[in-house]
Amino acid sequence: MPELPEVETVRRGLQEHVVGRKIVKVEVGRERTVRRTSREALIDGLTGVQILRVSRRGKYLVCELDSGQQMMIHLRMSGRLIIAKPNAIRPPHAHVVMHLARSEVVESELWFVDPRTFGEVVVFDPDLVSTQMPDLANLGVDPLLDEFTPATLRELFKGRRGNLKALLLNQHFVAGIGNIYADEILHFAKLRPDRLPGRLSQSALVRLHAAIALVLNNAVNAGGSTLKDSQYVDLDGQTGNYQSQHRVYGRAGKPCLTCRKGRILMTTVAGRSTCYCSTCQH
DNA sequence: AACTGTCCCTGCAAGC
DNA sequence: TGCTTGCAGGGACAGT
Repeated sequence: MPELPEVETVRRGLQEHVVGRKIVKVEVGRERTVRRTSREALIDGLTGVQILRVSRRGKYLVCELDSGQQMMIHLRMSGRLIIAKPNAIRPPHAHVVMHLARSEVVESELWFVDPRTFGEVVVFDPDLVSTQMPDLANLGVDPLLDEFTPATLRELFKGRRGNLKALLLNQHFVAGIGNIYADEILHFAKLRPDRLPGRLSQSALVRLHAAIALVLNNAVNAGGSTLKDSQYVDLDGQTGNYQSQHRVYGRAGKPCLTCRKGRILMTTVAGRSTCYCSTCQH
């Protein structure tokens, strides 16, 4: 599933293949993908517009357009962005297609492919982000882009009631961590997912902070994780490589690779399947 | 206010 | 083999 490392890999692909191009034509198949506004709003907002810059906030991709508006793309569960040759045969579920030109010559197509249709594409006015895009406006700190220190964590943990994993998954707290990397981060930090955030020692906070940065950076460097069911690929259709470094996710019942004593357990925490080692996580 | 549970949707895999 | 069922999950929303 696309989380911060996968979205960052896609952002880099967009930087290479899409920035500086002009969108000359837009096709919208399934309207659910543009549900926040409408098919007409997306086509009107993108046609004839040049893409100037691509940034990322948590799992959100934001493209600056020369019209002054911005395009937000969220991949959610099964969304993919694929760069293709003009008139190439499209896979099923290519809900949005943008025809890209450089120097007025149509050069490529950008496909938004999304079988489970949770993803979305929307054009919005950045001055109205707080009302039009409240989810984007209320995102927490990005652990790679913003100033993010153990002190930041300490401050954010104050007065929190839920468990540690629920907090890591909360996008208003730290933006970009999903179910897979939450489990990997907690394992690396040697902390149980059901720990209470407010009661962590200073050394545990430092470990957690380091684990967040390390796991996410390593995953970005590996191009993200591709799982059997998610079919995640980058803009060029390449799979990620971080799944080979997973120590707990998808390894329930197998021996722990870190302590080599315990077995990986699977439970439900914060309503999500959760894998951890009860021998080395406390 | 802050937390938990349910829903959206499709493809895949397990089980009969 | 071929069907049915359950599961996966990000975030909005409703309920507590």
